[in-house]
Amino acid sequence: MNLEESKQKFIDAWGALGSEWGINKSVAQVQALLLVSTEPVSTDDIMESLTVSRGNANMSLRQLLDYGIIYKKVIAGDRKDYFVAEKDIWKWAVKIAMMRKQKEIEPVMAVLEELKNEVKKDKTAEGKEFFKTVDDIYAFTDQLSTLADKIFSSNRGELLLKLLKIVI
Amino acid sequence: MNLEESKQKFIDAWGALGSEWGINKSVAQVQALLLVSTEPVSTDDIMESLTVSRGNANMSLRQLLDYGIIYKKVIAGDRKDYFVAEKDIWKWAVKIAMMRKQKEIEPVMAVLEELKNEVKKDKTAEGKEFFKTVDDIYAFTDQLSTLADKIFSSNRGELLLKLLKIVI
DNA sequence: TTAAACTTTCAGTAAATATTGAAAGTTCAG
DNA sequence: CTGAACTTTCAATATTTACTGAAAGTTTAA
Repeated sequence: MNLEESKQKFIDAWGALGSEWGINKSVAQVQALLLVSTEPVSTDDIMESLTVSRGNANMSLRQLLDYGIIYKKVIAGDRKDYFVAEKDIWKWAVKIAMMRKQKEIEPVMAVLEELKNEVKKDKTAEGKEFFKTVDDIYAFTDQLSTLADKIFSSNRGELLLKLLKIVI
Repeated sequence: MNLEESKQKFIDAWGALGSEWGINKSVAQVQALLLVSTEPVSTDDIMESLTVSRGNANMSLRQLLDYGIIYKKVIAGDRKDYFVAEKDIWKWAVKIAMMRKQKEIEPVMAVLEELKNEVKKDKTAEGKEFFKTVDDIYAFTDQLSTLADKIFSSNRGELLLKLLKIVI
């Protein structure tokens, strides 16, 4: 298996993983392609490598730019846009994690808080039980979220992980 | 807003969150319904509460039983199957996390290891760069995975989280 | 036994999601 | 300016995923 085949294998695995976790397959594959490219990549390169349409390539790039995990790169004397990936996993993974926390977890946490407020005055057995169910999920998520913030925010994440590996 | 409406709001939020994270909406909603039910729930109850078909209700229940986060409950003098949710979030969330790790993360990790082996002998600049890309993702995931195991496995997870909240 | 009560399966259908490709929009070299 | 090079948009289409409902399968009370 040569390098090109290995890269393709990586791109495929990455696309599949993305799908399973709610990231569009093409978007994941484009990130993978940029991650394994030594040179900046154009829309045409993507269309060829991944056999996708111009529209798909363009929208995937836009999405990744929005996430802030790829960058536009101007190449002198060329009118095309070129793109490169953020290669530092501690930068891009943190951005993805924080984006998803904000877009998907926080709205649910807001609902859970509303529910707690709606129900906290209900002193029936059923009301108290429902409150506990909601509160348990809220507290659990909040604890994990706090830990995630500590590991992912600031720039001591890697150190922290290595430390935890030793001490706990 | 009464208790029933609050419960419905919880069920809806839970279904939406599930969808965004690759869990079938009905499956998530059935878990939510069982979580907020004080009494064991039958297939017919689910069909009525969530307005879904018998097939859907049955398959969702089966899935949740497979995950090990709901249980069958026999009710004396009743031939129907009844179900109750595992209410301890430290039990059910860990099961979901470990199941997804095993089904979705580990296969990718296996591919990454294969790739590392395929490429490690390639001493071209491009080969070394690709190796580093793969190795970075592998190492990052492995570190987080190890931490997740420590927090989620054994039964000291909650204590550990509280401790970490204080010391880091 | 047997037939009513219940569960499971799965082909057909519906809904959600992703992709295409061509037209419209933008940019810029000459 | 202008038109070639490039990017963006989005209606139409394809693909994937989810759901339904009825038939087949299973269990059990009588």
